Amino acid sequence: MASKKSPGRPRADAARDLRSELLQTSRELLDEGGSGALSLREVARRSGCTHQAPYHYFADRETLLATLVGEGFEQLAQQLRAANDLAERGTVRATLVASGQAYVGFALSQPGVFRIMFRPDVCNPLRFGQVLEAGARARAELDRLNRIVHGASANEATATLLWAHVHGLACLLLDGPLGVQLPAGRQRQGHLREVAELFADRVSGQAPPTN
Amino acid sequence: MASKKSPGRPRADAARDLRSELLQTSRELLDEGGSGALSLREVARRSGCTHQAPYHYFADRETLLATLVGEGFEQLAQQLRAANDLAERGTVRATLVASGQAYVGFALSQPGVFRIMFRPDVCNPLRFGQVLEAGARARAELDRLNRIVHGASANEATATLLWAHVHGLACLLLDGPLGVQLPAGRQRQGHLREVAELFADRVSGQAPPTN
DNA sequence: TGTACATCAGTGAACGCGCGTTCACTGATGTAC
DNA sequence: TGTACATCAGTGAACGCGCGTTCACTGATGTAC
Repeated sequence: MASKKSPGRPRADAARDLRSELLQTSRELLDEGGSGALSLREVARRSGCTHQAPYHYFADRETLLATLVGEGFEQLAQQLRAANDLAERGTVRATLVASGQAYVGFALSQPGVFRIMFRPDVCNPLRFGQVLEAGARARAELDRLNRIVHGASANEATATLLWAHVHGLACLLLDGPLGVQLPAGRQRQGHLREVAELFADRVSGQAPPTN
Repeated sequence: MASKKSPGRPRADAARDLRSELLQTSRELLDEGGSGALSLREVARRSGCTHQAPYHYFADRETLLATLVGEGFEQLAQQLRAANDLAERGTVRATLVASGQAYVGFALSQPGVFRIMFRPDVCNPLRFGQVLEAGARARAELDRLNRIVHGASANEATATLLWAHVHGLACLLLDGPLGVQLPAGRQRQGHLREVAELFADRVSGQAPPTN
């Protein structure tokens, strides 16, 4: 389709790729104030165009959100795949740590998008095939990790447990429940690593009892 | 203060306790569509009063949200306390299961409130002392559980891990990441129990390795 | 018992604002012939 | 090389709506004396 010749301007010369800029601005708005803070008008304002320009790239507000969510799942799936591929050469524990870090790292790098990825009331995946497919790819990597970790005893419950573990870690680090404000920067990294180590020990069932 | 005598109508006869009704309606709106779906006007509409009436009970929109969040933390702390009290008579594992169920049970019973309890951008605890205090009480119960489970080796990292575990479980069951739609009703309860058992085994360090 | 007064629990109209979206338009850039 | 035409990438004005909040008001209910 990209090679289809037709009259008119062929390609955005991208001296300024407004579409990408709109998406990036949207991510920032989501990071700052959640989906409620993302209005097409504010996106346009910050991107330095009229409030009508976004309609050239996205049919409506939900389509813009769906684009972000779809790309988010795609990226998450890709990073989980890379981590899981470690299993071919490394230990189960190393794979676990890598996958955990990939998941949490994604959440921390795109908190705004991450928060709406699992909220069908914000972006209904059924309206957008791409979102559904990308989500399934990420889910498949989780199932793969589940089999790597639990082998023959892997089932729905072990998958959910694994998911809960790493998803909970991400939620914690993002929103700091009950005033648990994690330190920023290096201290945070250190704390995260410490927790990730414990996480891997526990999930792989190799930790000594602590009580 | 309740016994202070002053002119005027003494007590709302509560043939219709509008304040409570407004709070309950607000919880329902939060459950349905998140904080973005809660407008004072919609609350009033559903509660069958004019859109001005809520201002008699709540200074503004955020004060209403803060009231819900404060009550939420209060309830959560209370339920965790009851669960932790089991430690005096039961096993560590039984206490863990009870606390986990209390936490997740609360989240499932008040999903809308639960989701905003950890979002300072929706309700800023610093503006509301009551919220801060109730949150601290819940946090204290978590720390107590941490000491029960990990004894002398309890520290910040073990507390975070514990929290991540149960908080992640709650997030999962609420929002069903990646299309993991849990079955409703009895099947869901069964699945939840199965996962909770694994959770308790892992956290108490008594699970046999599964790989 | 009567009456003045204070408060409670709202009502109802109006404000200004930001929003999503529709509509009609414009200039620049490319292709066809 | 010229010109007609199609498309791209927007612009700009306008719409109707729901919102939070302010303001002035009302009737019922209680207390003080």
